[in-house]
Amino acid sequence: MTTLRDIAEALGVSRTSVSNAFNRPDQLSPDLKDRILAKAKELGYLGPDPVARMLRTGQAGAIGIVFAESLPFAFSDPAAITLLQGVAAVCEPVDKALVLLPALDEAAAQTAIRSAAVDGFIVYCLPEGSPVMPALRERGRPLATVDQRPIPGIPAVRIDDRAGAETCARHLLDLGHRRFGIIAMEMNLTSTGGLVTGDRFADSRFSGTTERLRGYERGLGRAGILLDQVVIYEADDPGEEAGKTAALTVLQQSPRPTALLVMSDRLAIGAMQAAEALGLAVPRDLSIVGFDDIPAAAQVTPALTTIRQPFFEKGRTVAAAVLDPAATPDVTLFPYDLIVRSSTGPAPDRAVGS
Amino acid sequence: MTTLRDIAEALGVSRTSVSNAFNRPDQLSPDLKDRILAKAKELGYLGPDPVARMLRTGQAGAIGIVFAESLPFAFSDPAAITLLQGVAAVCEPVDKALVLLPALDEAAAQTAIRSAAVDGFIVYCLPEGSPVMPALRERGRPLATVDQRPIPGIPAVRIDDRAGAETCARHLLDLGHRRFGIIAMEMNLTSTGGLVTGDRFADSRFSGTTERLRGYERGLGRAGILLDQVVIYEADDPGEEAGKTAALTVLQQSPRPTALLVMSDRLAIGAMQAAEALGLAVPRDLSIVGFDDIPAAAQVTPALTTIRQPFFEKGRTVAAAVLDPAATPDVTLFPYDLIVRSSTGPAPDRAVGS
DNA sequence: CCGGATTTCTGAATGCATTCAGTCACGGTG
DNA sequence: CACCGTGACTGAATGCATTCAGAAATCCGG
Repeated sequence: MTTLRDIAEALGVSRTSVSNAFNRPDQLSPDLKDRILAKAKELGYLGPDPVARMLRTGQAGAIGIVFAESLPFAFSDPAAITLLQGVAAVCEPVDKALVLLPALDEAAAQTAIRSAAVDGFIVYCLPEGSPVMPALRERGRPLATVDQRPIPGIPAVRIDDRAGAETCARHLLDLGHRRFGIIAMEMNLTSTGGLVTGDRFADSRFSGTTERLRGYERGLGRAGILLDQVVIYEADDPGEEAGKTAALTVLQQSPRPTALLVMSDRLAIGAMQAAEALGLAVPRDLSIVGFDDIPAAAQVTPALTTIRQPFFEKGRTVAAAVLDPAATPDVTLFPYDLIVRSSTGPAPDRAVGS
Repeated sequence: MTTLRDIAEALGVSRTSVSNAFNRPDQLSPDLKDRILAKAKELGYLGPDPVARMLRTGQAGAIGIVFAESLPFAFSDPAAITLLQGVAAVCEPVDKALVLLPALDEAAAQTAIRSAAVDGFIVYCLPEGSPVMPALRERGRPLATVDQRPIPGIPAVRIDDRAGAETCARHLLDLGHRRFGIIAMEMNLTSTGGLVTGDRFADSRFSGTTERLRGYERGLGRAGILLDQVVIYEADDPGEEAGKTAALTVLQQSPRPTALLVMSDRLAIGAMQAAEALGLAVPRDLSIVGFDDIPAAAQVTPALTTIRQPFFEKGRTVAAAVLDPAATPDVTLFPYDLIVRSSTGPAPDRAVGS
C-alpha cells in the first residue's frame, strides 16, 4: 500500500509537500504540485488516509446517533425518520457524515459507542437509567438528547409531552366524552404489554410514556375522572399491530369507552383497525386521538386527530446542539399543536357519561 | 488528554499491558489488570481511542452508504428506508456502524467519500456516469451497488425492472386498455420534468427509469402500441406532488388515457390524487399501476396495483456483498411480483380502444 | 547590487494504540 | 538438581498523515 511517504521519497521532496499537494494546493508551485499528483497516480496512491488524518486532526467529520432500539426497528418509526431528516439537513451543509450506531441490545450499543469515530452523539429516546448513557459520557464528546428525560448538563430537545397529552384529554372532554381508554406506549425496553393500572406507571422508564400519561391524568382530572377509572393498556411495541391488539382488548371492556387516548399515531392507526374489526364507526361510536402527527395520520380514513410536533425541527436543533454545544441552551422546548381531524366527534350518548 | 502511555508510565508497566487490560483482560494477571483500570479511572482516561485503533488495525467498523440525492431527500423515500432496514439488519449483528454520507451535491459526495472512515461502500441508485463512482473506486474499498446499472467487477443487486414493467403493461392490456399514459421517474439528477417523447429516454441516466420504460415499451408492443402513441411525462422529483402534477397534465390530453403506467408508487399515489381532483373514479374511469409496493400502496384508497420488490432483502444482500465481496456473485437479481389490488380494472369503453 | 519581503519547501514532532516476538520467573517433573 | 513448559509481561516497530516553525530560494524596489 502506497503512502504519502512513498511519494515523497520517490520524488525526493518532503512529506509536507505531498500533503500540501492534496490539501492546500495553493501552498505549492503548480509545477511541483503536478509532479506530485502525477507520481501519486503512477504509484496508485489512494489519497491521504482518512483515518490517519482523523488521528492527527482530532476531527472525525461525523456525528453519531444512538437509538434505544435496534436499527431496523428504529427505521420503522416515521417520527424517527423525520427527525433524521432534520439532523441530516444540518449535517450535510457542514460535511458531517451521520453514523447510525448499531444497538442490537444495550451491550452492543456500548461497544459501538466506544469504537465510533464521531465528533459527538445524538441520543434519541433512551429510557431512564440506560447503561448506554454512562458509556456515552465516558467518550467525552459533545452530547445532546432528544425526546427523553433531560439530563442536567446535557442539551435536551423535546416538547411538553404532558401539556400535549392534557390537551388531547380536554379535547375529548369538550366533546362530551366521559368513558375513556388509554393506549400507552412501552414503559421500558422489555415491556410485554397488557392491561395496567395507573400506578404501575411509576415504573415507566420512557419519558414520553410517563409524561403523556401524566398529561392525560391531569386533563381527565378536570372532569373529576381518575386514572383508575380508565382502562389503560400498554402496547408491547410501537407498531400498528400492537395498537390494534391493545384496542381490541380495551374496547371489549364494559362499559365500553367512547374515546381512546392513544400515545402515538402508529398505535392509534392500529386502534382504528381494531374499531373497524369490531364494527365500531369512528368517530360516531368511538373517538380516537393520536400523538405525533406522522404523515400517515392525515392519510388514513378517517383522518386522525392528533398532536403535531415538529420532528424535523427537533432534528435540526439536536444536530446543531451537538455541533456547537457551547451555543446551546440546556433544554429546548418545541411547541405542539392539536390538529383536529375526523377521528374525533361528540360522545355517542352523553346521558351515559359516568 | 490522557493516553495509554500516561497510564503505563504512571504505573511503570508497558503500554502493551495497558492495552491488554482493555482489550484482552485474560492476558493479564487480575491484579495488574485491576491496578491498570483503577489508574485509568483515576487519571480520567476515556478508553483506547477508536481512531488510533482503526489506524493500527485497518478496520473502521463501519460501512458507508451513498445516495444520489441529499440525505433528507433520500429519507423521504420509503423504498430507501426499507432497504436501509435490510442493510442495518446485517450490519448490526456484526457490530458494523452505518455511515450515511452527505451528498448535498456531487462534489460534496466526493469529499465525503474521500474522508469517510469505512470498510466498504454501498452505492444506491446512482445515475450512470456519475463522478461519484470514480471517487468511490479510488478509495479502494469493497463496493456494491443496488438499484442501478451494474458495473463490471462490482457486485450489483437489483430486480429485472424491465420485465416488471412489461408485466404492468400486459396486465392493463389484458384488462382491455388501449390508451395509455406513462408517468416516468427522473431521467437524471437535474431533470426539470415535463412531457417527453419516447426517444428522449435514450438520455436517461437512471437505470430504473430506462429499464422500466423499455419494459412498458415491450409490453405495449405486444398489442402493437408504440411508445410515441402514448403520453409520457417525466416527473421532476420522486414525490407524490410531482406525480400529481404529472398526472394532471397527462389526463388532460385527448383522447384521455384510460390507464396510467406509473414508475413508482409515490408518483402513482400522486396520480390518484390528480384523478380525484379531476373527478375521475379509479378504477372505473382510470386504471393506475404503480411500482415498488411501498407500505402506503396497500393503504391508499383504492389500494394500488403495483409491482412488489423485496427492498429489505435487497438491503441485506448488498450489505452482505460489501462485508464479504469474495463470496458475492456479480449480479443478484431478485424476483418481483405483480400485486393486483383495486386501482386497476377493465377499460371503461373497449370499443374506443385505438 | 543590496536589504528585506515573499514564496516555496522542509524537518521533525505529534496524534494514540496494537501486536509480534520475545524475555523472565516460577513451578512441576524425572 | 537440571530441564522444560507456561503464564505474565515488555520492547519496539508500525499504521499514515498534519502542521508549526523556520530554512532556502526568489523577487522587489531603490
